[in-house]
Order: sequence, then C-alpha cells, then structure tokens
Amino acid sequence: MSGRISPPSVDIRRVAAEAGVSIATVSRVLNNPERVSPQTRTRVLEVAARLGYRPNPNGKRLRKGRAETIGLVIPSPPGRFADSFFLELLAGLGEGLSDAGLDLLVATCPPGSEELACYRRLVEGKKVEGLVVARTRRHDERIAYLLEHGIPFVAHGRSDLISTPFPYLDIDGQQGFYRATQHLLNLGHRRIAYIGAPHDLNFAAHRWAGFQQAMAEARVEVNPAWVVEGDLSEESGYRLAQKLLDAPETPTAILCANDLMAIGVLRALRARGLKGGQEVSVIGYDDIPQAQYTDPPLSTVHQPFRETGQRLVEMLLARLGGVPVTQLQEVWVPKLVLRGSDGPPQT
Amino acid sequence: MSGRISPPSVDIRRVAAEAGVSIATVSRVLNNPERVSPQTRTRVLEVAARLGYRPNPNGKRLRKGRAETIGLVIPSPPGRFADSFFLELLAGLGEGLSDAGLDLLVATCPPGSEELACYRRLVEGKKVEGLVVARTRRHDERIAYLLEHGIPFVAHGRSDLISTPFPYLDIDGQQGFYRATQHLLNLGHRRIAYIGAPHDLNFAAHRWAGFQQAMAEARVEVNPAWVVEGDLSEESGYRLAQKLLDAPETPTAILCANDLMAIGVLRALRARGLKGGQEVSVIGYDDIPQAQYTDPPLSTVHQPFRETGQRLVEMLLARLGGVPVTQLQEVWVPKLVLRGSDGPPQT
DNA sequence: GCACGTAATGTAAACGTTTTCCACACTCTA
DNA sequence: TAGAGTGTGGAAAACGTTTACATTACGTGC
Repeated sequence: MSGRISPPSVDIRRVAAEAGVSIATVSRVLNNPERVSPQTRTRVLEVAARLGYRPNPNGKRLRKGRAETIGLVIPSPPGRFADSFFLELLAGLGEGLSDAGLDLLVATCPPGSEELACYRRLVEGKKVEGLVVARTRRHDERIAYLLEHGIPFVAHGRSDLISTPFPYLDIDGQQGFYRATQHLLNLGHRRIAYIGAPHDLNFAAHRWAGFQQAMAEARVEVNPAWVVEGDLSEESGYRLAQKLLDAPETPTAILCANDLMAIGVLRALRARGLKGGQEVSVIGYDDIPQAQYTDPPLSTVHQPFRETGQRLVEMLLARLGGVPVTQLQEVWVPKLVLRGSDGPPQT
Repeated sequence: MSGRISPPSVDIRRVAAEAGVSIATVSRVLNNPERVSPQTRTRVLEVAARLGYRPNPNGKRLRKGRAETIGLVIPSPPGRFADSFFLELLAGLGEGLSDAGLDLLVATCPPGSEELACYRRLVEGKKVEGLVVARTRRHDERIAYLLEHGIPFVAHGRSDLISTPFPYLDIDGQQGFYRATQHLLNLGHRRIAYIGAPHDLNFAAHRWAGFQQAMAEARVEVNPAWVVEGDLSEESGYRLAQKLLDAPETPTAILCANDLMAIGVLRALRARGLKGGQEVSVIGYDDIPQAQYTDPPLSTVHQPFRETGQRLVEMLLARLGGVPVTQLQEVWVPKLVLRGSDGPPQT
C-alpha cells in the first residue's frame, strides 16, 4: 500500500474536460476570476477542488517568464557553525514569502572567493527573480554585481562605499552604540574599551562611529590600546578580553560589536574572578536569545531579526512591483536593553 | 549605466543559429555529449560559452517533468530562535546539492498544526522532487504522509512507531548515552539525574534508553525524582537544574539530552556557587560550538552535523536514482568527547 | 555493387501553463 | 432594426527545453 505509483497528476486539461470548459477558462478562473461568469467559475472551482488540481509551477513559470523564487545565500564557514542570525532572518523571510506565493531558494557557500560565484549561479541560471543580501560589506561586490545587472534585490544593511542607490533595510548601529556609550558615560565610565567587528563589514563602521561620536561629545579620549577587532565569535571575545585585562591599565567597561563576543568577554571576566557589571561593565549588540541567560544577563542593543525579515520581503515584493528604489530605504532605530552586565565603575 | 534593461536572455535557439546547428544538437551537446561529433561539440560549446548560454531551468524542468529541487522545512518557533542545528544541516545539504545540480527550497513554518500543511504545499504543488525531514518524531505524520504518497525523502533520524521501512540516517543516541552513562558510573557516580527531551521526539527515546541500559547493567537504581523533561532550551535546563538542586537529596551528576540544556544546568550550578565537573558533573549531547567555551568546557556527545547533511544528500540522490530503501538506512555511532564538566563525585 | 548497420544530425512533438486574439450572443441606443 | 458596445468563452500561439523519430551519409561485408 505504501510506495504506490503516484497517480497521474491532474493537469489543467483534465479539469477543463471534467468541467466542460476550455483550458483557457480554467486558467482564467484561477488567475482572473472576475473575467468569467459566476456560474462557470464556481463550477470550475468545484471540479478543481474535487480533483485536487494544483497548477504545475514549471508550466506557469515558463509561460510567465518568472522564477517565482527569491534567493538567499548563507555563508557557511568551514570550521565553525554558521551564524544563527541567518536562521532568524530565514524565519522572518519565510512567512511573508509563502503568502506572496514565492518560493525561497537557499544556497550555502564558503565565505570568500566562491561567494560571488554563488550569486552568479542563481541569477544567471535564472533560478531566482530577486535576492536578499544580508550582512552587507563596505565594498560589496555582490551588491555591485546585482546593480550592474539590474537584478531586483533588497539588502539587510547599507553599503557605505557604493554610490548607486539600492533598496535596503538597516538597523541604525550608530544610534545604537551612541546610546550605549552615552549610557556608560552617564554611569561614570571614562576608561571604555571597544571590541569591534571585522572592518569590511558595513555595520562595523556604524557601530564604531556611534561609539566615537558619544566619546567625542563627552570629550573623553579613546585609548587606542583599548580598541581591538574580533571576528564575531565568542572565542575571539574571550581572547581579546584576556588581552585587555592583561594590559597595565585596564578599562572599566567594554563595548562589544556583537553579543557572541560580549559573552566571550563575560567568560573571560569570570575566569579571573571578576563579574560583569561590577568590576567591568559589558554591553553587546544583537540581543540573541542567550543574552538573557548569561551571568549576569547581558545588556545589549536589540535587533528585531524576525521583523526585519518580514519587512525585507515586503520591500522586495514592492521592488518587484516597480516601486522606486528611493522609497525602499529604511533605517530603524534599535532599542538599548539594559540587563545586568552594566553598572557604575568601581573606583 | 546601472539598472539598465536586462539584455534579451540568450536561449537555445540563439546558440543553435550561431553555431549553425539545430537546437536538438545543442541540447545533446549539453546532455549527451557523447552522441555528437567532437568537432560540432567543441564548436557548440564554444559558442555557448561565448554567449553565456544557460539553459532555462523552467523549460528544462517542464520538459523533464522533474522539479530538480529538494525541500527542507524548518520549524521556527514564534517566540524563540529556531534551533541552529537546522542551519548546520543546511550547510551540509547545500554542498552536495549544488554539485548534483539540485536546488534547495526552504520553507519555514511554526511547529505544530501547520507543519504538515507545509509539506503538502511543497509536494502537492510539485515544488520539490524530494525532501529531507529532520528531527523525526516517534509518531511522525510527515513521514507517514510522504510514505503514503510515495514521495522520495530521507529522514535525519528514525521513527520508532512507523513500521514501513524508509530511508534514514541516524546517530545512535542510545550508544551515545550508554557510553556517557557508563563513563559517569565508572567515575563512581550513583546519583545520576536525567534531563530528557520532549518525549514525542524520536531521539529522546533512544538517549533515554541508553541511559537506562547502562544504569540497569550497573544495577544502579534510577531515581524517578531525578528524571525530568525539558524543552531543549537553555532556559529549561536552568530551571530544571534549580529544581533538582532544591530537592532534599541531590544528584552528583546530570545527563542532559542536549547541550543547550546542559549549558543551562552549568549556569544554574554557578548561580549557587557550584562548579560543573566538581560538585556536580554535567554531560550534554550535540557538541555545539559553544560547548567548547563554557566554563568549564562541556563534556558531551559529538554529532557530526555537517557530515550528516552531506551524507543525507547522497542518500536522497541514491533514492531518486532508484536505490532500494533497505540499502539506505544508516546509523552512525557518535563519539563521547570529554572536556571539563565531568569528574568523580565529591563525597 | 547492394544491402545493411551505424554514426551524426535535423524535424517536430511534447511538457503545462497563460494570454492574445476572435467569435458569439446578448443588451443598449439611435 | 441596424449598429455599437459588452460580457463570456474558445482556439491557438507562445514560453524553452528534451527526446522520439526520421533522415542522411558513410563505411563494411558479402
């Protein structure tokens, strides 16, 4: 009984025959219901439902010349786990897409040299009719490529060094860290260290700018020895914190460009018997789920991943619908969420 | 210059004309190169390369009656982050698939009632020609459905309550926890608690069986008060550990059905000034990246996510190629990796 | 030198849609 | 009552492939 030969899939012809109309009418019922009389419409719909008719997507796509699919490429570093940020984005995208009748094609590729090839495969192979590009870089060859070829896409994040306008949704990392830094300054901190993200990433520059701006406005000098760059992994946060704490003069607060590194910092503190939020304040960025459960719970800047994904879909749909680029550029201001890892400096 | 109208995409006709052959020949060059003379073959290939010809996938799929796409549905719980296990699986799948010329269609849906509908959409809509179903359950309606309809698929995990054979790749959780438990017993532990996974998940039963088996063989009684069930989240591990430690009689070791919960347990221990591996031993399951960086580093059972994904693709390909189900059932034995969170019981 | 297999190519028919015409039957309006 | 609209539905042509079948040309064996 199982594994039986699949029944001859019902096609539009079958429905038409059964309903006593032409295939054109069946198609119309499904695509332009108002162009067919109510009686035949219901009759056809009834037959279609009874037969369980589902238009063959390939016939449809071929005829329409549309892929009805949007693409997302996820960089998967060979050694480490891929960033779970992408999974959240995926979840956000998924919802809106299925509503719009679009499919989501996911490609994974090692970050680096192969990446652009991956995009090429998708667009030149006509696999997708639009793309979401995530984690933008300052020089972003992917964006340059897509712009060059006129492929519809939306970016999650801006790309500062690309002059041609393109659709994006960005979270204002500058604002986020401006406020975070102000908060530390208000608490009385003056010796603030900064663990940044790889500088080719676009958000790295913004978050850094927010930090600098707040420091400058408060006329507090930034100590170059306390400005380091990590690779976004927990491990790198741990290592860099060790380094900062080994220096002759140590900071009273550490701002980290993402939560994973901040969690590494907390671990490094604990390893020396220090406690985040007491001897040293720590603030992260992202508000990943773990942030609630660290010890102490991590103060951070909240990124609404899921909502971002949903909005990106809307924007891509709009773009495909012909909405001009300039109306598809948004920057959201993130919220600072204070938990337990920040406090006044201990003198 | 950017956003220019996309050039008229080159089709097979164009290549044929340019090379002075029929379209059939062009198609043959690409699909059955041996059936065309070397001279014309190279000529056609040359022209195709020059023009950047890429067969339109929709034409191809329509003609061949194949979707050339395999599907994966990821459950995305509304409140929490989706499990990053799926992202790793994705990465593993991705590699093999693109080599095989298959696309990967990803759907996300809230777990529960909607899930089967999601699968139906994919198969009945003829979007995919095969599926990977992950995180199998004991009663798995997804598997029942796919079997019923004769849709090719491979499962990551078995499904104990389904009698019809189906292709799967499973990691032997029973072996894994059998060994982990033996290890704890050998260290001298007798008061061992068990934080299990939701019992509808298939792996939950296996891991539990491994624990029980080892305990029975050692003639150590399992204390029912120390057997609890979590929901795989760090939070639930934390909460359940609190409960275990509040009881009048406390365990000297806690075995957790996944790493996330184990990490929650470590946190709970720390919250009361205890240290994992000293006052209480903790062993997890999965070997997620964080496991290396907890304090102390987590002892756990390693799951080779990436390799699993790669092998699943091979198996699915084989299945599509007609290899019989019985040859596509594998169980891998996992490795116990001991780090710092286990040690002899303190008397 | 004739039949015959074989290698190389072309012709044309699918695959399942959507959509552009066109035809027909009405209903209005003049 | 003729003419023009209007609502409804059918016929047929695409969309870009692959492939079954037909055709040609060429050796080979007798």
